[in-house]
Amino acid sequence: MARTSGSSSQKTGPLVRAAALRLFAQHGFAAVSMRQIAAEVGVQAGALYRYTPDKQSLLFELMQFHMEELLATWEEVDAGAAPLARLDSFVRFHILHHLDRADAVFISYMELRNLTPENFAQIEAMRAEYEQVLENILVACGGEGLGDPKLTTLAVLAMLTGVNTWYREGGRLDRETVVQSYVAMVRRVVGV
Amino acid sequence: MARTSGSSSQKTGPLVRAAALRLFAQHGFAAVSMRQIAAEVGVQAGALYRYTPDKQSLLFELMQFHMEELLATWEEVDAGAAPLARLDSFVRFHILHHLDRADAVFISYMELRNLTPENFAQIEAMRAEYEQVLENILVACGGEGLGDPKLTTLAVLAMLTGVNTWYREGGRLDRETVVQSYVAMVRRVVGV
DNA sequence: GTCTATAGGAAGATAGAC
DNA sequence: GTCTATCTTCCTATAGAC
Repeated sequence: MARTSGSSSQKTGPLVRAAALRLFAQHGFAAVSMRQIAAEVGVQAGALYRYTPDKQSLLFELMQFHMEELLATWEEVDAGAAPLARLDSFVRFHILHHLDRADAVFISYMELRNLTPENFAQIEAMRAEYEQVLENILVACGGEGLGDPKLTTLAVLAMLTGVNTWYREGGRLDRETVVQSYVAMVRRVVGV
Repeated sequence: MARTSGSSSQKTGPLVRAAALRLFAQHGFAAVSMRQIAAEVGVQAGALYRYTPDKQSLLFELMQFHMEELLATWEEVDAGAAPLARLDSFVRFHILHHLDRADAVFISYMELRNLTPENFAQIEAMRAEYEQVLENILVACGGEGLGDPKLTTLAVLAMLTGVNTWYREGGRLDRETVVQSYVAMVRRVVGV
């Protein structure tokens, strides 16, 4: 924080979003003031309104980017291989992608209630799309354990996303160990 | 909201906590003002300070009660039967207990960051105690799928608590179906 | 036990100078 | 593109009347 003179330019926009992401994740949307975000960037509060029409839009844009990136990145990663290989691949992708974006994930789960109804509907649609990706894979795997596909999908996603709440870099378990453990657990849940 | 005259007495305390619980869950701790809570109860803001020293204590007491009740209720429910029966029993207990307290569960996961360090430590200790309950059961079951017990414990808990995010009373699946599905899934995860 | 009133500050957002 | 200054509203918490 704190810039010395009147420098910067097209850098400020990304800095504002980065600061908002970090502060919203740490303290919560409602608890963070525009003045705090401005201080982190090194500008005065009024300057932020060059980059966002208001605080609510700032939140929505962060969540929208996160969901769009999630869907797009899976499209790139997905090799469209055999069902079981795709399931393993999805588990690995989900865990690692989410661990690399802890702040955005946290915000996307915690701050849904602070979105306007229109913005909420947009985010929810993308979330449903992502859930459908896993559901399709699970159905294609056709394991004996697959009871209700939607219920199983939500159970698996909750399990995977839960990693973000406890995993710490440099802790007792490394990423690869975590991924392999979850790959094995998910296979057993689904019964393949 | 809105009381007509100067009635009530020892009822107000519980009403304050109930209003705070509901509003914190709906809008978030930081987004809710003492005036909103007071309006929901039907008193003026100043009157709340007869029942809590400040807003932070109100939050802490809600979370403390929730965790104490969770641990105490499991103690009552736990029959201490064979390991596998205890596992099933725990799954059923966790899901139903949490579904019945959706607001408190939501707050207890979302508002940890709004606790003072001392208060946070107390809540975390109780959470660790609860995790240990399940870990002990999992170890006693000794299934072939039990890799790292702590990792499996956290995975199962995330899966179970996730029910709260999507289950709706009167929806497509009833409670008993959900419980039985999760009992079956957890057995498979653990490999028993 | 609840009220009114208020202290003292911080919030989101805008206007106009530079 | 950023600043300072400000409008207006809201906040937590307290004091003292009833």
